[in-house]
Amino acid sequence: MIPNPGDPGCTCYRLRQAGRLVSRLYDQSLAPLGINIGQFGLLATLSAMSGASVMRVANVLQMDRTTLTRNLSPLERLGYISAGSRSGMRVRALSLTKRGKDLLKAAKPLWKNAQDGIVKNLGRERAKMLHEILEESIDRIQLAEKRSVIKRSR
Amino acid sequence: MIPNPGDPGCTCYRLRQAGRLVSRLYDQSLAPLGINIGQFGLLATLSAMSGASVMRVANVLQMDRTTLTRNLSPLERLGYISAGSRSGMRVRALSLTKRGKDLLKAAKPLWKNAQDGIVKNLGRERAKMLHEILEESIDRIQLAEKRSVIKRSR
DNA sequence: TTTGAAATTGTGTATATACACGCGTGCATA
DNA sequence: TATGCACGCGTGTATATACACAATTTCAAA
Repeated sequence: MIPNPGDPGCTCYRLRQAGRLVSRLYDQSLAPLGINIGQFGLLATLSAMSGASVMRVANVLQMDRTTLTRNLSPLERLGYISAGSRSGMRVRALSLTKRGKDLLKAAKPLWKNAQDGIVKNLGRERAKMLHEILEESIDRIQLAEKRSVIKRSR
Repeated sequence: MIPNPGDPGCTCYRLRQAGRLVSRLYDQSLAPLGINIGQFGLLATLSAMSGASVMRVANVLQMDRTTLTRNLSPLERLGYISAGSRSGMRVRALSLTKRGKDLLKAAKPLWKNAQDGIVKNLGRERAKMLHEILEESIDRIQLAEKRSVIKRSR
């Protein structure tokens, strides 16, 4: 039995439940390299957005700006990312170090194992649908948020 | 631009991204009552599983047992739940107090507002599909995990 | 030039999440 | 009876998440 509060069920409850379940699997796959799926995703994002600011990366990840600051901290300490001027609260340019790029490259096969496991369990078709509906949902909610901010500021 | 590592994209990355985005909306709706969506979901779950043990509730929520222990703590401190014998490490019987039941009742309209907002943004059809595919996915991954544990224990 | 607002960032605090480890209970078996 | 193992739980530690608040920088307008 898997309860889901309210009628017709809570979207957030299910998203979080699935997030915990799935994250655990990826985390176990990546554990030999000492990183988790959140850190892997952050490294991959920085790799694709080299030089971006904290604010821009946080926006893309739909993560609170201050959360990203905290998440950068262990990766910076371990020398995987470089974050430019920390003094003066200037715009920080985030990027991977060589160590970070090497780690990301080494982690990809481990990530792929976890991802393949998920696709196998869901079936290729269902996995594809899940991706599509998640992306579509994220886009729609982001758009609605943006519109409501504009409306409020009038 | 919303990057997604790997090919054909990371299921976990999207789930977590959507989880953060959506959780924020529910949290804002529930803020007047001083609880967040995780706590609301926990209260609702306990309401449906009154008397259950920590382990059983954690299994249902797909949450690590120790995480549930930590999450119970503020709700217990505020008098929303009762958790039986804390001494002796006996099985704890979790249940809502009267205060907890009242809070849950008061929170439901606020939750409904957030939920309705999500359904409106996604469209009723897409929201329904998202729920179905999330539940189906959770079931399948749980089942596969269970089978692999059995296989390993032989 | 000065001032003042917008943009960018960090820190304090609280909760969320999970792994490693240890403790106590109870039951089955030697 | 003894012992030893399975089970349920909590704590230590580390990272994840976000809100409230504060500080610095930058740039445009007075």
